Amino acid sequence: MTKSEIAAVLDEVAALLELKGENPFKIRAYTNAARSLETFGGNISSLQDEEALSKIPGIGKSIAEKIKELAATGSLKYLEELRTEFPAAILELFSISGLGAKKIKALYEQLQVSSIEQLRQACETGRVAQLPGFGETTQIKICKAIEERAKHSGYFQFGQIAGEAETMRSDLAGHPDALQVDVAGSYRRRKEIVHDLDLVVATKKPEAITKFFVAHPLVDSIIAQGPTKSSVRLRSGVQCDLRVVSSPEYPFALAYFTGNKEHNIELRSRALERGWTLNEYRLAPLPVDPKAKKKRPVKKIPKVRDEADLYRALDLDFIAPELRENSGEFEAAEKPRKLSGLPKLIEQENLRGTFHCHTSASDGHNSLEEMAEAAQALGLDYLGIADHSRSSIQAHGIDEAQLRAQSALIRELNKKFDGFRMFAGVECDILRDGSLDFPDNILSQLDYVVASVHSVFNLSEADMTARVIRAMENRFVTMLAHPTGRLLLKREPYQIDIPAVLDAAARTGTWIELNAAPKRLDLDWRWWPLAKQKGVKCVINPDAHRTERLQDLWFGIGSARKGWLTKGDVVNCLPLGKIEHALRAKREHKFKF
DNA sequence: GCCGTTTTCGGCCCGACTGTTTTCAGTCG
Repeated sequence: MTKSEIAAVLDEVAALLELKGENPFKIRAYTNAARSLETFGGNISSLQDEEALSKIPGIGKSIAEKIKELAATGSLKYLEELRTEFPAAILELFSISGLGAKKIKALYEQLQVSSIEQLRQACETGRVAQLPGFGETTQIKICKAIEERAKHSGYFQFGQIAGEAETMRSDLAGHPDALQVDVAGSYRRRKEIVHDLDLVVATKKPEAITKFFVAHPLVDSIIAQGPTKSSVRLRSGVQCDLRVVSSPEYPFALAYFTGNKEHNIELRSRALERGWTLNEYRLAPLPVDPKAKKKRPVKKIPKVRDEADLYRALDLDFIAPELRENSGEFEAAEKPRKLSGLPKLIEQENLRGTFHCHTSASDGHNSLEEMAEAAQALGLDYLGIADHSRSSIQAHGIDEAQLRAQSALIRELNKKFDGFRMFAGVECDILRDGSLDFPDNILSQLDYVVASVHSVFNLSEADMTARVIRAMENRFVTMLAHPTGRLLLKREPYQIDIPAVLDAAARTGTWIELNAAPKRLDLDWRWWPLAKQKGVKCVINPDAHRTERLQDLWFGIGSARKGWLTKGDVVNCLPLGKIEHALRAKREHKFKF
């Protein structure tokens, strides 16, 4: 079982315990453990290693035992027992917004409702409104929520809602009464999947801002509206929350609503250690507890004008929003800067060029010239073209002759450019057995080779890993593209041992792609600290199939920053002069088997 | 169930909004 499957089991345990009405802190322990496993589990080599597991914060003896059982047997007795107490479909009711454990329990016990379909019927016949604690309005809201759920999952790729997010941000920023505006939440942290948008606005006229917000043309319906908080659903279906605060409150609100939750809890506990309490509005002295045996040392509360002041008050360096996942950023931020604490994260302007772009020669939509022009307009100094190879029939993969013709054309174009260069490459399919779609004598003619898997996704983990590693051992392979093949919210990654792939990358000098297309963002940011530790280089590629999609590099930068990457970790931050040398280096790399 | 220079027992973040209530429980983030 994978980490995320085990995390899902822990979440299910939590949901079932909630339905049973168990101790809320016990329930939270399970959800905490699930989140913690997702964030910290990357460094655990075996999920059967109970001792290593219980070192993960939030995982103790009992949950470590359960994880071990899951990893070893693929099932969990404790969960099986819990499941017998409720019908299987009841858990889907948690996906109806507005329904929590208490209401679901009431619906089940009093109306025998245990699926969304049964709930819909119960609403339509008016039985829900008659339950104590429910009413006509609640019944209507449940009906609406069921409809809403049918329309979309409630989860969005970052790229799907970035347009709306930026429009809302800039329109609010243009309002004369808005003093400061940010999109906070997982959007600000650049999470690959976003559930909702959180806007924070500082103003002296909260009513004016709220009114403007709920009446915005992008708003489809209003979910809630109060003096400081409003929620709406936007056209795309994404929920968008607005928090309105005063200017002095703004840094606290921005930090609070940026999260993530675990990061906030750590911030709060650091405030508590200093005798303060932190909430979304301010740092304040803790109320004096008459029962306290000893007096807490109370530090004077410093003035906080922005987020950096807040972190400083808690004796921390400023933590970039992308790193706020409670996965080591506090340890790094509290070290003196010289002891290699927080990295200086990569910025968009550090990128000098990119590889892995397509043209109309395969399944792209623009010519070489158009792609080159678009790259230059973005301020890039070089652009690599890597169209699909012949086996990718679905993507109109090109054959040897077409590849030669394209390379010749690129050489011609290069004569015309001033301070800009195109590189001739190919996105070469890794065939089932790990061999490549073109022979070495073809690959050796190119400036570089992108290798990737586009077929036979269903191999075992061992076979897929061996297949990919064999491809990386070809000296002409420069980089491995989208290493897990995932399509966010659409297709699971194929089974592959990423630590083994990273070891192979380190050994062979193969670059690993961070595919910047928002549907991929592959390799996932969670792996990059490990990659970096092994000395593996990252290359950020847009996998652009048309000129506008070159801008997807922006999404890649967000993910790279989440992965703690710096300019030095990403090869396409090298200037033109140095990248040419770097491209040749792999071919001259001496294998150490 | 987890955690610990204040603790091995007794805490565990907390505020906003809604709806169903006559003062608050449930949900959400």
